[in-house]
Amino acid sequence: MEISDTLMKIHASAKNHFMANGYERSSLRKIVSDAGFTLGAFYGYYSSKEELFHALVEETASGILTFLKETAATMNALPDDLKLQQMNDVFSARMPLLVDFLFQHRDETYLLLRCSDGTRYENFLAGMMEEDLRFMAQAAGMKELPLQPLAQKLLVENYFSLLGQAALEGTTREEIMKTMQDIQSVFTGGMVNLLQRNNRMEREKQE
Amino acid sequence: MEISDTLMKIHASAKNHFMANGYERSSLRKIVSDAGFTLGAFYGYYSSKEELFHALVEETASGILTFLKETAATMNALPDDLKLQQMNDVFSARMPLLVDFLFQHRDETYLLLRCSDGTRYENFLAGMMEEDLRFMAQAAGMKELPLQPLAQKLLVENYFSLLGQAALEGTTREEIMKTMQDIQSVFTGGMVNLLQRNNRMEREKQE
Amino acid sequence: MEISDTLMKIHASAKNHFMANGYERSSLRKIVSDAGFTLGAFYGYYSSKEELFHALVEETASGILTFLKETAATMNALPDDLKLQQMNDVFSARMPLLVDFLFQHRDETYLLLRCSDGTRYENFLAGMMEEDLRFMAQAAGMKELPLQPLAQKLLVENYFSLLGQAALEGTTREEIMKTMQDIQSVFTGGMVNLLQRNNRMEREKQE
Amino acid sequence: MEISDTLMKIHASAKNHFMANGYERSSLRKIVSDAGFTLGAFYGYYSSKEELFHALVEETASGILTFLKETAATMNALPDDLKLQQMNDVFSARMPLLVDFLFQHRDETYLLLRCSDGTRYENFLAGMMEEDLRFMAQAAGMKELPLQPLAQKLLVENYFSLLGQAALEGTTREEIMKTMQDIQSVFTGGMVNLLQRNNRMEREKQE
DNA sequence: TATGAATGAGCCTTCATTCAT
DNA sequence: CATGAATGAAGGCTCATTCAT
Repeated sequence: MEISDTLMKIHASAKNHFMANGYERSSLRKIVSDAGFTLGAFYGYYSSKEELFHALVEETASGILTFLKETAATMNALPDDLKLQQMNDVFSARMPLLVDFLFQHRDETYLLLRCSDGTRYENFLAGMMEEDLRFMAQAAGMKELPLQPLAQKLLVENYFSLLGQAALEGTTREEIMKTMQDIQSVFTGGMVNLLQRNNRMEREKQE
Repeated sequence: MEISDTLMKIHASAKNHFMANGYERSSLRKIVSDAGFTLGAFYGYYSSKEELFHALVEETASGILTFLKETAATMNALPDDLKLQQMNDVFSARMPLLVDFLFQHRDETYLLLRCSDGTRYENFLAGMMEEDLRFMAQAAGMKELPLQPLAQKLLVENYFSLLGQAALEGTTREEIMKTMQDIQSVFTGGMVNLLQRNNRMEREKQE
Repeated sequence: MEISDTLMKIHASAKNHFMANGYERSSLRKIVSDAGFTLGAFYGYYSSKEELFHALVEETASGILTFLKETAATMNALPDDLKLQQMNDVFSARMPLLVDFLFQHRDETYLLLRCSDGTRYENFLAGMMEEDLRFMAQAAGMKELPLQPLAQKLLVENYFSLLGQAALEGTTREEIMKTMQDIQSVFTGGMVNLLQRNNRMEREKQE
Repeated sequence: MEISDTLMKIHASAKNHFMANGYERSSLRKIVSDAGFTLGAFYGYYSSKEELFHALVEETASGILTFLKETAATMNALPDDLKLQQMNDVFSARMPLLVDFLFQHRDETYLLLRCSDGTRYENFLAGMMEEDLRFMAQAAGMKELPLQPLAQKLLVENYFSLLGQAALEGTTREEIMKTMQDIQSVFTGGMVNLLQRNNRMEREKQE
């Protein structure tokens, strides 16, 4: 698992190019020559351009996936009637872990979320969302949330997206954590507000 | 501003290709030949591929920008001490106009938001946001909102992003409107919740 | 079906290269630049190197296949008990047609038989043989020919191969025809000889 | 002439690759790494890819050439007036030796005949033929054989070619020998038949 | 002897663009 | 207005070979 000097240079150059222009618009030739080598040298390490991207991003991607799986497992372990209520707590408790992870892998997260068009990761985020939404819908029936299905989907997607953006754009761990807490407050507060409004409306209907 | 038959066909084909594969992955040759013409014909109308994209999207883009400018103007016209309080009302009142506009220009909005990589529009949304945020920050100082600046920025950005996504993914005007109302409820409810929590905390501090 | 001047030049150059070095060893760049053009020009006519080879050879290949199908049909029309006896006559009668055809398409035949490695035609000859052998075996049971199966297979294959070589290496139609008659004489004479020897041996056994 | 263990492994791997894909389509890097080494090791033994092929095939090639030279010498030793008549006997007598040799060097023969494109051996067979034909023509004048020179050339070439194919495709020495006898019977039988036909025709002319 | 890093020329293909007609 | 031919740069990739260690 040693990473040679050459490889480090190529990785660094690749990061620069991918982050600046995205995967597809980055020329492998330029990446490698900016690292001080020729194309032939590159193919001694990887057998395709995509493999290079994969190598840069693999660890981070699987870290995120692992985190989500663990989170899902934790939730599944909750008693059925408490699932919905406690889901939020679980999220709140685990979120900092994710943020820390993302913060420590900022470049890679950026690659994953913003520069992966044309690679196998191009739907990484969307894929995660979908799975997550399926889980949440399945776990709780979601009957209590008086949201348009579309609104619900968009909000969940964007909650995650915000998480990623915060980790990407914040400059200190501190800032990101506070930011995420704010965001979380807004979202959960908003949900609570919605439930209350709804209850009020239903009561009025009955009277 | 007459649009010849030829041009209409080219536009239609271009839309298909750009929407399916994005700007860069679409071959001009294929666009034009699918329209029933040859490349030479195309260059009689436009002098580059990017100009074609521009033509498809221009009207919608400037429509959105105009909408935002008008919104800003409306807000600027509010008395300074009411700005923050009423901003939300202004937004609520004007939002349906924007949604309608986007809904009526769905294809172009989609091009703008999802298929513009490689064109001058690739940062269209981000650019708008930035301007908008500058305005809001400047207009109200934002002192009262106990949010991290980053959280604030991200939330505003995402609010708009959600709007665009709703207009894109909803199937009827009705659905989109309801979706947007839900989203708006969550966001403003979340804000209110945040303010209350904050007040509570400050009171506790004083005691 | 008009063939432009450009295409003629490219075809001519391609023939030269393919015939001299085979398909794979011929560089498309060189082919095209020897024709006086650039690679881009080429791809206006064909969409791959293989398509170029195909274009050069297609007519000849399908001509040969058609000939063989017709020959098979003619033989199939013979009464079952005469098949084997008359097969030779049918071959003798039709062979000049094939030789004429090959002679008129010598370059293409050469491409097909000697320069097609790496194209879909690389097993053209072998494929024809196989079909042909299947037909002959099926048609007549082949019981009368006291040959090793391997010998039989090799002889038939080589009979055809000789035919192709004759058409390729002969310089006049006359020469090729006489050559083929000679070859035919040797092969059929050899077969007759073999049958007689066999009959003698069987008779001796019985006595 | 010691062959190190390393070299044996490389040879074995090279055989596999060359026989499966031909000389040119085989990557030296793959050959060597399949043998468990790296390219550097290879270049300690040979200074080029072609030299490797040469090493694999050299002995067999020179064995065949030697065989042919000896055969020629044997024939040359015959009294001039018997040359043509006895040539066939000499061939018949010596042919099994060749077949045995080829059978014992099947892989190498296969390399030589089927996988040598791109090496100095790519015309090995054709070259041998040419020499051989020159000898036969010179030795006997060939006046008596009423064959087109082209037919004669092709038949001889093909006779040898059949020999090689038989040795390659047969599975037992037995089968190959019988196959060759059959082939020989057909060829010589064919020749005899031709001579008789010719004699008849000449007699008829005289009458 | 063997490694492993690196080269450089070559391959086929794609594409936006130009231009004479 | 439209065609069709052609360009030239760029793209990802393969490979035999070299060389310091």
